Amino acid sequence: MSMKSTEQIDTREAIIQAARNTVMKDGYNALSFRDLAADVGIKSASVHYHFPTKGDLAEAVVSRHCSDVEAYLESLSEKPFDETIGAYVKLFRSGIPGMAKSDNAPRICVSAMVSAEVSAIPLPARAQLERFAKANINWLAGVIAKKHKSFTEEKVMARAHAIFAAMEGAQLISHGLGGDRASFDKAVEGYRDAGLLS
Amino acid sequence: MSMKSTEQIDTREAIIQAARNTVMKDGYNALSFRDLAADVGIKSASVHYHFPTKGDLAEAVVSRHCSDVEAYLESLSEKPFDETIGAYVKLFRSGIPGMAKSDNAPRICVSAMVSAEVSAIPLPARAQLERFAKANINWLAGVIAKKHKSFTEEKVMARAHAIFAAMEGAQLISHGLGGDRASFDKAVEGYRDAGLLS
DNA sequence: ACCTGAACACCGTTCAAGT
DNA sequence: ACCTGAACACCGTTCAAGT
Repeated sequence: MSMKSTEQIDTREAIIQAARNTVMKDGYNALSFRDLAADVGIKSASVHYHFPTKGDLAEAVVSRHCSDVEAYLESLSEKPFDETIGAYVKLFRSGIPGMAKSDNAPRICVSAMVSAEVSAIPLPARAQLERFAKANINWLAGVIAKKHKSFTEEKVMARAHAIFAAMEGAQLISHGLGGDRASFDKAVEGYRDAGLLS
Repeated sequence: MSMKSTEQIDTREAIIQAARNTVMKDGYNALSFRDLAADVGIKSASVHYHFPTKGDLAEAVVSRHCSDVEAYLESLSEKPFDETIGAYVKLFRSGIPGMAKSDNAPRICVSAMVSAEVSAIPLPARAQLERFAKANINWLAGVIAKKHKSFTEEKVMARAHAIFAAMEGAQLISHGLGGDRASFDKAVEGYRDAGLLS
């Protein structure tokens, strides 16, 4: 009867969450094994027991982020179009629901951050980046196709790509300006006005 | 008669260009003073003579990038709308015209990269990020207002924000997927189709 | 004015050693 | 199974010293 204890927090899990939190604020290259170890309450060398290299940790962090977003998106699919798209926009405006934030420093999507720093991560971690993009685009394609029955497959896919990229971009610029929500909202207003989110 | 020699390459200038090249590929946090010094042919400690801290170098790199893009955008303004917007899209698809690339590793806009890593740079460098965003948005606003005379000021600004963010996002995702131009083009197709670029 | 070597506290990684 | 201290070559930064 092997079963993970729920009384004791899982060290591996704690490392992933602490790493994710830092990546969303400061990026993957700014992530330090020594700081991470201090957060979790172990020594730097012990982190390597769970994640042999920093690249392995990158893979786990992006994978976890992707799984969480996938689960959240699935929970939205049954609502009406405008509500669904509104929730999708909010996801990029406010970050993952349920993600713990110990401070109010600006954060962005793990995937946006790591996409910039992609040259620093190994192939398996890059594959998780691809998984995240596909998960978003395919989910959007489903939502769009359900509303616009007359759209060709190509048109649906192009719009799905466009909405995903548009959200990541608005988030990135807002982050660069110190977490400026107004610039995010201004961009979304422009998207809506042009018909990209209809 | 003080006058900068044109026969000898300026060391400070060489540092900025080498740094810019690396930032576009790997990011600011991945930039190493020792590697940079080796590129330029001096020692690591000498780089600090020109840029006391890494943050000072960040400021110079973003500032230079901004100036170059501003100059390029000014050269476009007199052309017809579709051609102007087409050139703007191409700027984000292919990078700065005239920027030397010694290899064909994927690169993105300095501003997109540093926007992700903004927590690592000091205030003066962040101000250059703001300058870049404003330069793009104001230029786009001018182009849009010239075509759509009936648009309100707010509508023009919202669309300008939207187009800028949309380009940065398409570039970021393409970079995360290993410099995948097809995903950039797919997103642009979606933007065009929705009317964002008209 | 511009460059340098040496030192400082940091970084990821490895490894032999502990429990 | 999980953790550790010590060592390695790296990092940005400082500084006294060179020309």
